[in-house]
Amino acid sequence: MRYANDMPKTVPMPVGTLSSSLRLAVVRLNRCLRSQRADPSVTLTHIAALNTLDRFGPMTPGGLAAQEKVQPPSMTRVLASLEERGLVARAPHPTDGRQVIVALTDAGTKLIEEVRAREAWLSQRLKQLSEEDRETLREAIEVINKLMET
Amino acid sequence: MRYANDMPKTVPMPVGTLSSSLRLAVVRLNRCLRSQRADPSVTLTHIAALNTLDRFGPMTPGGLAAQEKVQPPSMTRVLASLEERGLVARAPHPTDGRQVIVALTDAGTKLIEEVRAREAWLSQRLKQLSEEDRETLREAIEVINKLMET
DNA sequence: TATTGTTATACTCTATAACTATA
DNA sequence: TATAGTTATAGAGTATAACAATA
Repeated sequence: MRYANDMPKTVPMPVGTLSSSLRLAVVRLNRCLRSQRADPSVTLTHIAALNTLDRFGPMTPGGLAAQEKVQPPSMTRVLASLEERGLVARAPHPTDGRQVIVALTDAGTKLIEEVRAREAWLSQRLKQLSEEDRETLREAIEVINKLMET
Repeated sequence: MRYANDMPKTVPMPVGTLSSSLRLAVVRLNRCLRSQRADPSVTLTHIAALNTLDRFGPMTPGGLAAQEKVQPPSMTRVLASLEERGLVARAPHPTDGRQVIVALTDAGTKLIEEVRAREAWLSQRLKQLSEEDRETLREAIEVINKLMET
């Protein structure tokens, strides 16, 4: 038995099919987001890290890696690139000499605000949706975030 | 003005904030999906391509690249790997000598069915959600697919 | 001349293993 | 001995540019 994406709502789609559909949609949207960036000099990975620092404030590299769902060495590389460009700054942890506190610089804050304002591709498409569709996405984001926490 | 993910529903979140939240959620879920595969011998990119061939049937490499939202040379590499492992087969186009038809082999069909049955990580988490949350995801997948078509 | 697919090449993204410094 | 972070290394993922074959 096969299910298309536009199957009638009265027939509950099994979890296995939902899993496949969700995986495909996420993989493809991720590709679109990577290729359709307004500013090619800042990668999607960089934007995501800057965004998280902006939302949650200064944190350790390990904490940021956990938030971003990557391994610590991957975050080390991202932070090295961001620091080289003056978008983040490292400061020693006040009480633990092993840890480091990473924070956005003024340039980093400015950049993330610019990116948010200009996000051409995705924002344009979101604007073309109905308010109901946007509400569905907002709720789905909460569900996805809940999904990843456990 | 800043918005957290759990902001009250009565205040409409602006499109810019929705855009940022959606981007973060998709990037992170994509990372989880890549790292949490049940069978490490088949990559997420391979699974996605096999899945699309299974759903839509045989198609050209160009058509598959368009469906998967990658450039043709990227799909060439994916197909080379899948063909080497006997999961897909190329056949000449009946009327156009430039084109090629790619189809799942029996081994490819079997593999994608196994993957679907076993999808440990994502399916487990989806099962733990409420039926309402799963319905939200189903609707969001349709919205995302609509978003990418334009 | 336009289209389909491929080859060549390079860069981004991410991981595991091993190392350093501090607790 | 355990933890935080980094370095070294390698593989997956993807793109652009250039090429070959066919329409």
